[in-house]
Formats: sequence, structure tokens, C-alpha cells
Amino acid sequence: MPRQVDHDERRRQLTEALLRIASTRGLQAVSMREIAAEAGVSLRVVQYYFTNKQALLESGLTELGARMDRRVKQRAAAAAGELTPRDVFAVVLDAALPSDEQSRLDSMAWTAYYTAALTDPALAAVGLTLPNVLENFLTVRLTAAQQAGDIAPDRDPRTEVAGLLALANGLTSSVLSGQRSHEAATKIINYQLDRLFGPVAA
Amino acid sequence: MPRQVDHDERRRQLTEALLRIASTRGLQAVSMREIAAEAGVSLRVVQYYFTNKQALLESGLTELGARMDRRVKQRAAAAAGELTPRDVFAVVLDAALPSDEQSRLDSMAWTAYYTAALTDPALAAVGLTLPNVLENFLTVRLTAAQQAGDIAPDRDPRTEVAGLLALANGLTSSVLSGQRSHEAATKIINYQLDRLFGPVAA
DNA sequence: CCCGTTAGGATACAATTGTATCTATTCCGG
DNA sequence: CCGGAATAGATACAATTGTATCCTAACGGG
Repeated sequence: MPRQVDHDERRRQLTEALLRIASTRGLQAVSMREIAAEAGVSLRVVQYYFTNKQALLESGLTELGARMDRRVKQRAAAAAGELTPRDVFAVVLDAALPSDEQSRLDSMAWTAYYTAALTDPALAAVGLTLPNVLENFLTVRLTAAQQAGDIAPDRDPRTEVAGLLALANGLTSSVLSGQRSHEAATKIINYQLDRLFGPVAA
Repeated sequence: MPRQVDHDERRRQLTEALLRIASTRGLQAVSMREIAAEAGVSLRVVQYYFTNKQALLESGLTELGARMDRRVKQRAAAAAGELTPRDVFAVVLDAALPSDEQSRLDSMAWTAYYTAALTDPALAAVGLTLPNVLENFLTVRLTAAQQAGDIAPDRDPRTEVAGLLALANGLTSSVLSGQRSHEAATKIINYQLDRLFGPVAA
């Protein structure tokens, strides 16, 4: 075998270049040549490692989902020790919000992809799994919390979770558009968590 | 003067053609020629009534904002008679959700524009006014409702309103992506309104 | 040592884009 | 009734796009 290259690594570099463009100039600014330039390679290389643009776009969305997942798990680990149910929600929901520069960029790209997925079924298939996974994960947790008496029995866990995730999504939009700061968004999340779990002082 | 044409009317037709494309195939599918074809006119006509594409795009966003505004007012009028504060919130928030086919299409276009505005300051300027107007309007109403004793005194009207609007935004996204039905979204809104105002039975 | 496969450079191609220009038609005021 | 302004058709243009092709260089197994 002749010259060997780590294809996965190459693809990762190109995917990251793609996401850098998407998160700063939008998905409509993503072209094969722009990706090549951003990654510092020739157009041919981009073509060589991805059969076409669609495959590249799907790879970008997959990577974004993986990053979100990593972010949540990382934060959960950072907040080591025993996590109260409320802590779990605070961590997960806050991880969805743009906080530092990197998560802001990822949120930008995520929003761009979300919109693109509305008119591109192939992207929709890739992009809808993460939200559903999150929703199910949190619903299980909240149901358990209710049985443990951590939240009032007249609450509906499924509805509460759906509402909180939609809230986090909406807040993300408003933060990205500059309508609200990250801190303001966090406050709103915490306000709602107080209502659900009772004030933190408890 | 030679042949006279109603410029405003012409521009309206073209703007509507633009929105039809944006709401079904996305903003990236909007080109001068596509608009011309959709409106049944020649490319030259599109060029004649709009100085450039950017002007057309801004006109589309302005029209979208006007439609949202109209929809809210129309529903508020339909629910004639005395509106309780809760009714006002139910009407406004539900108007933001995609219910019938037309509002679904408008929500699609709105989402596309929202994303485009994240990387296009000119669009951002046009698009951010409506959300802010809504937020202020509802905050005034909720503050009044609180003084009238319709909601608990320990609630923060500004935070509640911001949360509800962000919730509606997030729900809109999930409805558009097919993750949730309109009815499911309405249920979540009503669930939250119950928590805020107390159950409707009251 | 050298052949064949892998990796990529260089370039081509047709399609689509926004915008500009040139021209023809319409039709009202004088 | 006719000249000039308003409207619009036809076409052109350069730029950018995704994709395809041609060719060269590298290099490990035989």
C-alpha cells in the first residue's frame, strides 16, 4: 500500500472547517471551495474525502450533535458528586444555551442546520434524534423525581420536560439574536426550575 | 404620463411570491428568476420594482412581521367581548404557533428569516422589532393583571413573559420540524398558563 | 527496483446567480 | 396626433457554484 492517510482524521478536519464557516457566516456561505480554503487544502482534497456536498453537510450535523452531547456529559461530570434532580436539569438546559464563545458558535451552526432541515429531509433525519433523546432522558429523570417526592404530584413530567426544552430552544434563539444575554436566559431557566422544584434554599 | 402601474401593488405581488418560495423551499431557494416565475412575470419586472435582491428580502421580512401582527389582532377581535388577561396570553401565544396551513407557511418563512438575520445585520434590524413589541405589550398586561390580583404577587411579570414567548418560539420550532403537533404545543402553552393564572375553572 | 495503488494538484464544464444594458411598446399631455 | 416618459422584453456578463476529468507524485509490497 502506498502513502497512507488517516481518512477519519482528514474528514474531521474538513468537517470542523465546515462548521467554522457555518457558525460565523451561515450555511449559505458554505461551499466546497470555502471549506477547502478554511481547512488549508485544495478543492480536490475536499472532493476526495467526501463524495459530494450533501455528505459533507450531513457530517457537519452529526458532528454538531456529538458536540452537544459531549458538552452535556462534560458539564455533568464537572459538577461532580451527587447531583440533585434539579441540578441535572440545570446542567442539561444550561448546556443547550450559548454560554462561552464556542457554544455560541455551535448554537449558531445548530440553528442554521435546524432551518435547513425544514426543507431538507435528509438533514431532518440526522438532526431530530438528539432532541428526542434529550426529551426522553429528562422525562425519565423527572418522573423518578416525582416518585421520590421532589416535585409536586400534580405536575405532568412529560409536559414539563417538553416545555423546558422548548423554553431552552427559544431562549437560545433570543440570545443568538442579541435580544437577551446568556445571564438573562439562565435566570429565566432558573426561575422556572424554582417553580418546578421549589427554591434552591430548600 | 404614460402607462401607469400601481407600484405598491406590484411590489406586494412580488413580495408574496418571494414568501411563497421561502416558506416552501427555504430562503436559499429564493432567486430573482424564481420570484419572477412564481409571480408570473419576467425577470426585468422584478428588477424594475426592487433595486436589488437585498431590498426584496427586507420587504419580505417586513411583510411577514405585518402578517404576524395582523394575525394576533384578528384573533383578538374574533374572541370578541371582554378578554380576561389569560385570554389575551392564550390568543397571542397561540397566534405565534403554526396552526392552519397559512400560519405554518408563515412560521417556516419566519424561521428562515430568523436564521438569515443571524448573519445579516440589515435583516436583524428589521426582524427584531416585532418580538420586542410583543414582549413589552405582554409585560404591561401581566403587570396590570398582577396588580388586579389575577396572578400571584411573587411572580415576576417580565421574567414570566420572556419565558412564555421563548417557550412559544421553541414550540414553533418543534411543530415545524414535525416533532410535535400543533395540539400538543397548545396543550403545553395552556399547561403553563394554568400554572400562572390558575386553572381555567376558576 | 519498479509497478500499482493512493493521494492530491490543476483545470474544465455547465448551471445558476445578481446585475446591467439595449431595445421595444405603451399611452397621456401638449 | 405625436413626443417623451413609464414599463417591460430580451439578452449579456462576470462570478460562483458543484462536479468531473486528467495527470502527477508518492511509496510499499513483490
